[in-house]
Amino acid sequence: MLITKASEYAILALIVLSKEKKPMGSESLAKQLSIPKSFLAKILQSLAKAGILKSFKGINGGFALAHEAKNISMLDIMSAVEGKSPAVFECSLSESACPSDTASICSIWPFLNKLQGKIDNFLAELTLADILE
Amino acid sequence: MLITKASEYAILALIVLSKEKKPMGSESLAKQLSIPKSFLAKILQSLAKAGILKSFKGINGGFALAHEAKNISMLDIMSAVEGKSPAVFECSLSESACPSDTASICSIWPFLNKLQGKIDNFLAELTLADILE
DNA sequence: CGAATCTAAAGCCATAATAGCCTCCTGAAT
DNA sequence: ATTCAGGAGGCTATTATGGCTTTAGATTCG
Repeated sequence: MLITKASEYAILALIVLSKEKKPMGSESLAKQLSIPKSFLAKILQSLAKAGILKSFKGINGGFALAHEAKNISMLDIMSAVEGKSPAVFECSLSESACPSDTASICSIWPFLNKLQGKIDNFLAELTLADILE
Repeated sequence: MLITKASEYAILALIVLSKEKKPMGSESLAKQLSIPKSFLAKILQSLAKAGILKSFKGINGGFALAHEAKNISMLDIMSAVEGKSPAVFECSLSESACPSDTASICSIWPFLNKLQGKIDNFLAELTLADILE
């Protein structure tokens, strides 16, 4: 799978939240999206930790966007939820052989690096606002 | 993970194969890339089935590109290896509620569809030749 | 022509990571 | 103090990853 369920649910939740004025609870979010609430709760927590969402406890609490939709990129979302940059191509060669520096034995690393850059760039420029049109 | 290991290995193998004139066996490919040969063998078979690679049995057999690098897109590779279009956002609502047609209850489907289109488009335009520069 | 050999094709099995579920704890508003 | 909702952890199920063995097709050589 190219995009994990966690990222997919994060995007879904952010789309819904972008249309809400007031904080929305994880339970009602999960219900509206028909996705598992326990899993979604963890995802929302990750997004809150990353500063993409603000969280409010207590009565009438819930989650709300911390920034404008145009300032939230797909790269931000995926990095927050998956804990790392997406599409990380790990060199499968031994560490000593793959420092990605000059005269490296690993001749394919530059190509992987280029691909990773292109993907990261695409995801960084694609914001929530682009999807909401 | 955004890109599965299968896709990653497929890309790695295609990069190497794009520089070879003669067919290359799965074992020597796995050795050069330091990746599991059994897993790679399956991936190469998928690529062959999809028409991206040509396979040759017997002595001096192996795999070779079936097309020019500029005609092989990331979308082709991922679709072949993962058996479906990457980034498939499945509607989590009930089937009756999510036909993605007019008057659908599922208000977020159009946005998901748009995102999927953008990702597919990006991957379709990104070819092996782009990475090889 | 037939045997030997090389390599792809295809299956099943083990492990690791993801996806999903449940319970208790913590903090805020009334 | 009570109640509502987020925070945090452990536990199970599903899927992805990797390993192994057998089968089948193609080439070379005797």
